[in-house]
Amino acid sequence: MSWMFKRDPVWKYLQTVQYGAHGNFSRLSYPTFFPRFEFQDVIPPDDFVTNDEDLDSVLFGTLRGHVVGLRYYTGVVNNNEMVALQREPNNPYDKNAIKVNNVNGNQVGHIKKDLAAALASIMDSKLAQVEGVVPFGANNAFTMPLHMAFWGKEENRKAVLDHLKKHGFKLLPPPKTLGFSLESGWGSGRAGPSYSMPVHAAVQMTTEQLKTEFDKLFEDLKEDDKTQEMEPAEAVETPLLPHQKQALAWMVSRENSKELPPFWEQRSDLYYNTITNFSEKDRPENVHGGILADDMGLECNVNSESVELEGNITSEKADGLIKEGSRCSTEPSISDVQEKNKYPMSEFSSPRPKRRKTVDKYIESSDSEEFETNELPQKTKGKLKNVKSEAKNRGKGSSKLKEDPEFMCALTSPTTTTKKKMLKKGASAVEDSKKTDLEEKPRTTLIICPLSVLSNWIDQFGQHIKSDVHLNFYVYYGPDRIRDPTLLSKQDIVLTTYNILTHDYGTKGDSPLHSIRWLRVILDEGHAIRNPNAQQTKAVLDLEAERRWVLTGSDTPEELRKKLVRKMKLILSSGSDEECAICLDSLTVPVITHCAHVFCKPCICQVIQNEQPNAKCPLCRNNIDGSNLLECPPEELASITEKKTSMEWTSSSKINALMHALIDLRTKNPNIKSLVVSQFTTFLSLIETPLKASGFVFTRLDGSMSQKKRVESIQCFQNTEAGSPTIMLLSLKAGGVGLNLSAASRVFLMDPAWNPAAEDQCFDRCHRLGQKQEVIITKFIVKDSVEENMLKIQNTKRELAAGAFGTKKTNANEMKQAKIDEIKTLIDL
DNA sequence: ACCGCCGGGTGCC
DNA sequence: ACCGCCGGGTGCC
Repeated sequence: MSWMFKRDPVWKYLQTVQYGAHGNFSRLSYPTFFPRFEFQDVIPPDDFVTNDEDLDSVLFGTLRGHVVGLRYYTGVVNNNEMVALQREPNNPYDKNAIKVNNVNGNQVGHIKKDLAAALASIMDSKLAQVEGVVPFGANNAFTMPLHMAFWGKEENRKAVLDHLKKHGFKLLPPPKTLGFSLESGWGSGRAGPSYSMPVHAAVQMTTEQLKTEFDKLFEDLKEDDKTQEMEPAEAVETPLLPHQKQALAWMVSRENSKELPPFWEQRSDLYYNTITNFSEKDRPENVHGGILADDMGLECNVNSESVELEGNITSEKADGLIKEGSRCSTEPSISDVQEKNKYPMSEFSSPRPKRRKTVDKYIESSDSEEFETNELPQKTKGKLKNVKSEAKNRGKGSSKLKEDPEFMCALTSPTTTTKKKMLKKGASAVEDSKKTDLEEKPRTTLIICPLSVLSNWIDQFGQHIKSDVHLNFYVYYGPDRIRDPTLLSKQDIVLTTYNILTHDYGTKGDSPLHSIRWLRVILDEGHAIRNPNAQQTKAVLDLEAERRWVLTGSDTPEELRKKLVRKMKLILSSGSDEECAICLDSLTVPVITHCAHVFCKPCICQVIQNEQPNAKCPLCRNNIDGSNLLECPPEELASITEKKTSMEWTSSSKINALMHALIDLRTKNPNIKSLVVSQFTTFLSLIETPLKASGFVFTRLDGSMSQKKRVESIQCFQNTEAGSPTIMLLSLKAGGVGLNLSAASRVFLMDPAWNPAAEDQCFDRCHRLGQKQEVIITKFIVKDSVEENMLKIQNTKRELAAGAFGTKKTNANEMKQAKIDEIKTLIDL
């Protein structure tokens, strides 16, 4: 039963941000609201997703109570908004006190004391986790209703129920069914309201909304006047190319943006967050900046320097440009990256068409203790000229880096695309508002990059900036790095690496990186910091579970080896784009570690060598050892890669053939309509791209579409007016028998079906009453392949089927023989 | 009346 | 709070 009630991770996050990840209140003081760099975006708390407690938590039931004392607090909520319940054991009036906070961390009120008396010990003992939502009455002046859901381990259910009973409370059982309509909200009386819907209604955006928001974000980019250029500060010696000047103008304009952050809008006298339903009187702080991404790291670097100079050095230009000392930056989320691919994200990207990845680059960037143990320069301060030569001496191959085809730097990007991020930002706002007035205006830019790029930055500054310009900067790296926020915040620039960032975050003492208010944060090579947890925001759980599976039990070495190899095979063969987390390229000579992570052999060996004697897995930080790496047996590897490439090759050549046929057809008669049929919707999706590129108007029909969409699609296709679609991408199994696609007179079958009847049905759909033209069917069959043999089978089957209506009946023996022939044909005997 | 009832004062924990 | 609760005023019908 309980499988239905998956806890929304937002809850976990709300708990985390409000109580501290480990129940430790000092965790609250992490970098605050928008203005600060949110390190959590790079390194979410480990226990956010993969917590054992969450995995086996079940919903015990729900309870209705009240929030009281509203008039004493400023925190407000909206109907259906979630709230956090926080124990307040030191409350002088009641040791059982439980605060109710909104997502922003502002107190709304308290749980009424009789209920608090019952809840306090449950919360303290962690027998259950209690989640709250204010279903309605959010505008009440004195008290408001509170809907609570109790989650915990099955074995604790009874204790919780008994305890509540002792205090006179009884949980409503979880609803029997989960309604999927929004109407089944709080009002529906029977069998208890649908628990999850109001919550989701409150915090989750529909795909449409999300798209709209994204469109808005990217409209801003597009609207930006591309012709606007900006001259760099005088200190920049390297002349900027036009697109770099555009980028500079854009970055400066982004830094001075006056717009509301994404997902916020003004409603009368309140500012309203469309994701959390949270609203507040105070205007949320501006989000400045954006993501500047291109294929050419060098150019981006120069630009960042230019902005740096605009902000920090040349007063005649910088004056008034950098007004606000508050910036934040986040790693582009996965969805950002996806969006980036969808939209021409950067107006300044280099025309270089293909992304090229190099293995070498990331071998070097396997940021590690190597740097520390070698005592490479930890502190580099003063004239850049000196720094430059020092960097060169290190021989870190900066020239190679300059050829680096990939570069991404993020300037204060508003990538608040997920609700958890919104919550997080919200929760820290209070802290921020407290501090803002007390702190001095920040002046320091933090640059975070992979280790291999560190020297590049130093080098770049030296090359492009006049040597008589003094930029104070500090390389925050190495065992002796000075963790003094005062020192750091006096610099113009602090350079550090992602690993240091991660490392510091985990340490007990407050990391200066996390407490300093930065002028801006630049994430360099941001794509390199792929958080293993963030990849496939469910897959994480699977992976964790699998890894445990691999490590579980007392296997013999041979058993372990077999398991690991099997796991590696699984990873390699499943992967649409399985990449090595070190080089980010496809896996070459894949090896698996004992912690069940797969890397390229050269990549991981380099890491191990760099980090010896205590090398750790780049993904999970478990100890790894060169002698423990398992290679994929060559015969396995061959079969896997062969399968993959032949598949790809087949697909692409079929698409080529199809495109030729379609273009040919269009030339001969542009009015002819075609069905392109496949049983694989993913394959249909692949076809969309070249269709668009060749200017075809097309429509699509597959099983995933709503009835309404299907009707629209069909009507659209059947329409014969000029400009109507000439092609329909049709999923073989979509639609009922009655489907009429008689506008089509050509059918392209992209994959042979085992059952020719399905294809015939497809043919029938266009060969209907009203069909005036001859219907021509084209099948794409790969020569000398299984497909070709399947074609033979189909013909045999058709003959058999025809025979069934003929004179003699097919008996069991004949059927059997037919089957055998079928298989023989297939395997070419 | 060691009650009930009324109506004013009052209001988180 | 257009409530509940408290405690003072009050007391047949």
